[in-house]
Amino acid sequence: MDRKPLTREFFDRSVLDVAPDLLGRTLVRRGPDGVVELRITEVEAYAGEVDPGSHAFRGRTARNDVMFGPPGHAYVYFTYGMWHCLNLVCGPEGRASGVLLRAGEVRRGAELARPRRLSARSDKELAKGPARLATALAVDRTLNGSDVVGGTAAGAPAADGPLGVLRGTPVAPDLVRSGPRTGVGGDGAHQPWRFWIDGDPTVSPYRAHVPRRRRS
DNA sequence: CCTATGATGATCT
DNA sequence: GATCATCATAGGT
Repeated sequence: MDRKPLTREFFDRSVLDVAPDLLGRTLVRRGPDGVVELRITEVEAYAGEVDPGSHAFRGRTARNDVMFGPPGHAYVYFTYGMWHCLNLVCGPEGRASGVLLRAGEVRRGAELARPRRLSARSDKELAKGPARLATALAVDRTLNGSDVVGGTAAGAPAADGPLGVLRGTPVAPDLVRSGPRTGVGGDGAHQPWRFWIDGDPTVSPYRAHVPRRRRS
């Protein structure tokens, strides 16, 4: 496996090119108690201000500020009062596009991930879903804006930072599948911007968007 | 396997 | 006040 970090240039492309190209790559989380690594198996692309499904659709706010910045940084948001989700900002700077990391196969540090994911019935479920992935990797908003590439004066080097993406073994293109994004409704619902590795047991089940009615 | 629902709080209108 | 890029659990098939 190729353990060189991905470059800034890798992320400084259209999000629709970057998203499928992340499948099979290695995400590294260097936490205070050790290192967890996973192989990325499922992602979704969010195309900035032109995408009704994107947090950036209604312009720049305090929450989505990182998406408008340079590519190769983590955008972490908190949702449903309980969960965190991890995105990687893509280029060009200012487009506010990003890739949501939806699932992965934990390949190192499972002994650290298991106690964070007590409801997982097997290791295949440790990172089977975007909030599960963030939980397994101990990702929260303190990592929002962190550089996953390094190489800039402001950013920590990827060899030492809390998050990094290694080249790994890119998945063969004929194993990449695509379809509608999970949980996205409205005008962005039909875009086939979810990408996953065909047949991989760690990919999360698809769930269509369901508007919730207020309880009586 | 499936569908329904409560949890819980930041964010935005 | 409504929504939300979700998950765990309960109960039916």
